[in-house]
Amino acid sequence: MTISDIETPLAPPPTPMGTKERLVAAALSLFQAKGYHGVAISDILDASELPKGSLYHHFPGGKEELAIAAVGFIADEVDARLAAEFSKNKRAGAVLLELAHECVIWLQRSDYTQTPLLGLLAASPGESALTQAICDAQKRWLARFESALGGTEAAHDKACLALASLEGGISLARMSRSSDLLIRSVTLAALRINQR
Amino acid sequence: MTISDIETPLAPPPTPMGTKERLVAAALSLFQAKGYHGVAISDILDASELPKGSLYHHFPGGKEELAIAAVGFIADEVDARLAAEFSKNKRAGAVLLELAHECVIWLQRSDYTQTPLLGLLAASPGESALTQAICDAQKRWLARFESALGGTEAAHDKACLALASLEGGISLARMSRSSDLLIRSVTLAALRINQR
DNA sequence: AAGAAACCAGACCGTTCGGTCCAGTGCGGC
DNA sequence: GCCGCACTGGACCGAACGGTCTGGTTTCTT
Repeated sequence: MTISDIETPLAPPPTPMGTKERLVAAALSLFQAKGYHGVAISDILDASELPKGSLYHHFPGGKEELAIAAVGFIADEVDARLAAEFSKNKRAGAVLLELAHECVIWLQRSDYTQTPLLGLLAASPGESALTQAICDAQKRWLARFESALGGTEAAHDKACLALASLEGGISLARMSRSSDLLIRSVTLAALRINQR
Repeated sequence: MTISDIETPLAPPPTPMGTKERLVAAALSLFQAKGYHGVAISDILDASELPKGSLYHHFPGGKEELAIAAVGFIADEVDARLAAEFSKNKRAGAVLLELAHECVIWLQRSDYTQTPLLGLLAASPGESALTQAICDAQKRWLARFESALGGTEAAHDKACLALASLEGGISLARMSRSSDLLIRSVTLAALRINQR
């Protein structure tokens, strides 16, 4: 508990996050913007306004452990969101579009500096636990779509297209600094996914 | 002209590339595997078995200039390939599948360590000339698909889906260390693209 | 109230980074 | 034959990196 956690009556969320959460949040945003190797520990510390000791207290494994925690955080976040949407019995295409629209907001907020999770694969140290964490996250998302689509062979195909169009679309959006291309590719993919 | 450029009768390709080409080839492969910041100059030098002096002679701009050259190289390569396929009057979906199959070979050869060009965006220094080079490459490829599809609004949508499914599919393939997911997403996308 | 545990803070260290510099080297023209 | 020049080879440098270490402070337990 730090001073920033005290719930003051007039300023409810001055910095509502604890130290650990601040670190994860800063790390996630920076890693998705510049890749694992592109972010220095000092960058994360600057962004979260925390000293080095705090980081190595909460994450003795250093940079990589922090990165894994960040990936785990976003993985859970999206997974829970997917579960919620699918439980409303929405069609897969609709869920995909829903997700894409949230990505649009996220991209705009960050001024189109963010990259899809899979893009980080390129920037992660080869064959590391971090790479594994990214792969696990993707597999969970893929499985959500697949089972929601019926678990058939065709469902597998469609789930692949859903994720590929989303991740590829985010990349395109970042490139063009506009959400337009993301919406276009996801919409078309959703059409195909809802077919038959 | 170096010794490796001389066409000897009995050993045609002992080292068929000149110094500059060797550097670009090594750099491209490494950058696509580990991202801009993930590759050290010394890595490129080791891979190409060249000393530092050579690099800074051919690329006075250093690491970034080399990276830009590498991006330009692959951009031209793919662009020319697209132009050739489209000139055979193939349907866009067929060209996309053709391209995907070449990517499969390339991925297998590299043991699934390579990443699509756009994935490198995440790992490039923000707002640099390198970022611009990557964006330019993508826009050229996008334009090829778009004009081949008729240049209409619908063509634009389909071109986006083509590129997104390809880049996203490559990421999925790398993640799963299998070309299966790439083929699935691209095939489905091609079906949609050939519609109407 | 007091001692233990958890946590914050930042000076410090060895390594590695990208980049510079210059002394060789060997092939070309003259 | 020799001299110029494009290129190679690698020692070297300052900066920045990830990580360690040890005080000091807060918070929990009893």
